[in-house]
Amino acid sequence: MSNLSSTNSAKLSNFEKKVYLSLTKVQRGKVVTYATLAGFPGAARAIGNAMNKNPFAPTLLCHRVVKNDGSLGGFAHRTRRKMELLRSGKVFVENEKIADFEKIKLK
DNA sequence: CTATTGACGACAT
DNA sequence: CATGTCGCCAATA
Repeated sequence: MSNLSSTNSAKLSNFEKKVYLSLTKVQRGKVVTYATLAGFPGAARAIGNAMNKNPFAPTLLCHRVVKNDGSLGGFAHRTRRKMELLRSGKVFVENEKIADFEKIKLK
């Protein structure tokens, strides 16, 4: 890998690489769903695993990944934190859901 | 190679 | 609209 984290030895699978790479394309103020990030339907769960292992902790913005229904989903460090991070990126959360989800999510 | 698991999704109740 | 069930995929034991 070239662009991703430098503090990584990378023994990542093709799938993982693709996911992390796509994640770097998520602009500030936008979010993406697990399913969409996967690139094909059904792999949403696998994405969660990828994020959970997440080798590039702060480097890779894993907090911009949310569920398809607009809820935050899970997070390795607590959902509160995730919301804070999102708010910092101009992504606001209301009632446990992403505000204007349909407008800011990437397809 | 099989079984288990998990930051999910769609559908039925 | 809230919960429950079953199905998906990839990684790990």
